[in-house]
Amino acid sequence: MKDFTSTPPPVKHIAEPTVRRLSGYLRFLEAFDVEGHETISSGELARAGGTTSAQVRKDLSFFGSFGKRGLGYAVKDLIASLREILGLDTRWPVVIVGAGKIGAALAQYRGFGTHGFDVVGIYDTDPSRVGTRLNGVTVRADRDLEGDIATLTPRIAVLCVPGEAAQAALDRVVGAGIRAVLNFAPTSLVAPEGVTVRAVNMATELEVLAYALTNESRD
Amino acid sequence: MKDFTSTPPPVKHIAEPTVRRLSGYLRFLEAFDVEGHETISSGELARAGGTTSAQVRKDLSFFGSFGKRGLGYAVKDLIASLREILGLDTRWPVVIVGAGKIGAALAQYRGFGTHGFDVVGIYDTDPSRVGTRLNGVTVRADRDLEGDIATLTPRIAVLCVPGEAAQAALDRVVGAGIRAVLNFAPTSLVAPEGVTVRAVNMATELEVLAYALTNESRD
DNA sequence: AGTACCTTGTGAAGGATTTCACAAGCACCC
DNA sequence: GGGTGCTTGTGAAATCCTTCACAAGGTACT
Ligand SMILES: NC(=O)c1ccc[n+]([C@@H]2O[C@H](COP(=O)([O-])OP(=O)(O)OC[C@H]3O[C@@H](n4cnc5c(N)ncnc54)[C@H](O)[C@@H]3O)[C@@H](O)[C@H]2O)c1
Ligand SMILES: NC(=O)c1ccc[n+]([C@@H]2O[C@H](COP(=O)([O-])OP(=O)(O)OC[C@H]3O[C@@H](n4cnc5c(N)ncnc54)[C@H](O)[C@@H]3O)[C@@H](O)[C@H]2O)c1
Repeated sequence: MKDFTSTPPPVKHIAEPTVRRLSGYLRFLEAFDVEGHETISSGELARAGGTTSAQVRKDLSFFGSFGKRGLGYAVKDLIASLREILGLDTRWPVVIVGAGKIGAALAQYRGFGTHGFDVVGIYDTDPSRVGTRLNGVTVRADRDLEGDIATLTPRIAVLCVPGEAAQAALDRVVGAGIRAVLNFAPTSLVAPEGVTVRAVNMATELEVLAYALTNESRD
Repeated sequence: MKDFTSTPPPVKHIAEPTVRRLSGYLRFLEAFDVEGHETISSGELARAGGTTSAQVRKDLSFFGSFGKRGLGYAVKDLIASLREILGLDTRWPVVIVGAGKIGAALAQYRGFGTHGFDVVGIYDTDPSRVGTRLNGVTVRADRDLEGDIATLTPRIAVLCVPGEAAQAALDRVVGAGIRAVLNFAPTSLVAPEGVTVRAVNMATELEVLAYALTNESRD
């Protein structure tokens, strides 16, 4: 018999590291489910996600109570709960700005779609790129951006333009109503209150590695 | 007259967020230098990096004392100091494993080189990709991986293989002596003690955005 | 029905990081 | 040479995040 139903819980403010870990748990659970497992303990989840079992339980406890004491978590149920928590019980249309090397790679990335995100538009200033097709989506001129955002109502934009163009591109998508942006350009952008900007910065990632290598005298 | 010289400081253990911010400061300073500015205050640096001036000063203070009270920091000197702190006073050879869409995009990414990282090898199992050239580097067969690592002595590997192949690829590069890895596959990997693995996970980034959008009722 | 065993959920403790706030240093001007 | 104004460097306080540790709840087996 079903319980009546997935407690939409209190939830105050959740730390970003927690949200990142939840995403990681979900990723692992999906694979674990495919392998045919029915339940999982916080300990197993922790090992897979590189944390501790207490951390896993604490992370989940912010949103409700999903496990059975003595048994662990029902894999399928936990997947459903995590999807709901993360806002993945609906699909998210996404636009990509910049159809260069990285933009094209992303547009053709299948994992995008399998995680609930649909690329509904991709834009470029370069006339020679406009009109080419990437994974079923035709590259459109950047002047179509605002109109398309109005009609396709994506909520997320991915910026794959050169650093010099990134702030301007951000301003345009924000002006058109976008409130969540993933930025691949290696520049830090300023956005108005209420707009979430996340950056994927290759140089920073490599530099963190370089730092770790030069300071491996830590124990 | 030169001071005698950039204090190689005490330095205990530095938190990762600090290192990330230092990388961000460096990125901004390089642009700021090109614009011809000679000095910068912690406040300006903070605005550019999305933090506070106290945070900037605290971050730097772990490594020494780089500013002049009343004036701020000399841009060129601070750039040099940050490069040294991050281990960027030498160039880093890097190998890329997997010459698919993302691996190819990275291999052709110029920003890689301008930040001190040289792609010295790129490897793929697919015979149809082997032999193609990407930005001056020829794709080689994955069986050449261990030998090349021995002769080219890269210290960093970037994994751009499918999720199923990622752990095996990690094990191979680690076995060949690599101790720092950047993983683009959406799987969390386990590495032996002493090996630093960082992950760039597109799905997680988008999910954090989706979470932010669904919970924008935070003030 | 009772016992043994296992794993969750969670206050409380502990640790880490960020923010505060201010003394000290430096440049510039009168 | 003393005063003014600005900005750094840094202990101390505050906040945030993780880990601990254990009661509570559940299963399985006898
Ligand atoms: N290639 C990589 O692996 C990689 C990795 C990390 C970060 N990046 C960053 O991603 C961004 C793009 O890199 P890339 O390698 O794809 O470069 P690219 O030159 O291949 O692509 C950039 C594309 O953006 C288009 N563009 C320029 N201004 C535009 C605008 N205002 N609106 C729409 N489109 C515009 C250009 O026409 C071009 O097609 C850069 O900021 C780069 O630093 C790239
Ligand atoms: N394309 C993207 O935008 C994107 C974005 C984020 C993450 N990723 C991840 O990056 C990885 C690669 O994605 P992609 O889109 O480039 O896929 P792809 O299929 O285009 O490329 C994968 C390449 O790896 C090669 N390969 C497979 N096993 C290998 C092995 N053991 N050794 C060496 N090479 C091997 C394949 O021959 C292929 O050329 C995947 O894990 C994907 O999830 C891709």
